[in-house]
Amino acid sequence: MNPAFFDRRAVDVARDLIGAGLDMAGAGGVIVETEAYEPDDPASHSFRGPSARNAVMFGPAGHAYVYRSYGIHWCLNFVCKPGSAVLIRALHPIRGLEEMERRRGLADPVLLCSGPGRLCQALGITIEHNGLPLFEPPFALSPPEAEPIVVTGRRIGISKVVDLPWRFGLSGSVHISRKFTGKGGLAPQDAAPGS
DNA sequence: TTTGTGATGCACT
DNA sequence: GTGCATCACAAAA
Repeated sequence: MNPAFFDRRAVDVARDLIGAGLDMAGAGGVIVETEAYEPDDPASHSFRGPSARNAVMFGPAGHAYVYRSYGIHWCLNFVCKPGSAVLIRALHPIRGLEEMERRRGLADPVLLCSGPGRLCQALGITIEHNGLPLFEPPFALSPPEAEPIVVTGRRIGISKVVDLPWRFGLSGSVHISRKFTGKGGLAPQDAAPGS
């Protein structure tokens, strides 16, 4: 997991991030759900060009783009090629469980990191992390240990270009934010044993 | 199980 | 003023 890994199309990076490890200061787990946002993508924050909020998306690849969602939550993205990024939507929590449970105020492992807002709350990610490189603390990324079975589907919560299959998930994982129906995507979500 | 809604900040028209 | 890359909880079915 080096700068070159991120300096590609967000769609490719998003797919390859499934199964990768993500930790923040010792708390985290395995990435099980992502979404890709491209420069010419009306659903992307970068679509209308650089602004104060999305400036990081136009900076170097391999940095964190954090923004406030619905005035309440934070969402974490990994910057890829200029104007593109991958939204990290869900983790399979593994390390630092007590810390994450404390931040979330609940102990259910399924609800701990299954959503972009939940994941940021569990890992303690805020706007303070916006623009930070992913190659040094508090971030710690690690490549997938085995070749994961990846399913695709429609992105969640957007109103434009809703049909693109740019959401990726680990097949069979119970830690994803919503099921992959197979409609906009392909494989059934219960194709592999749970994770 | 599905649908509805309040909370709450800020970018953009 | 409008619309969000969301979440939790209530109510309906």
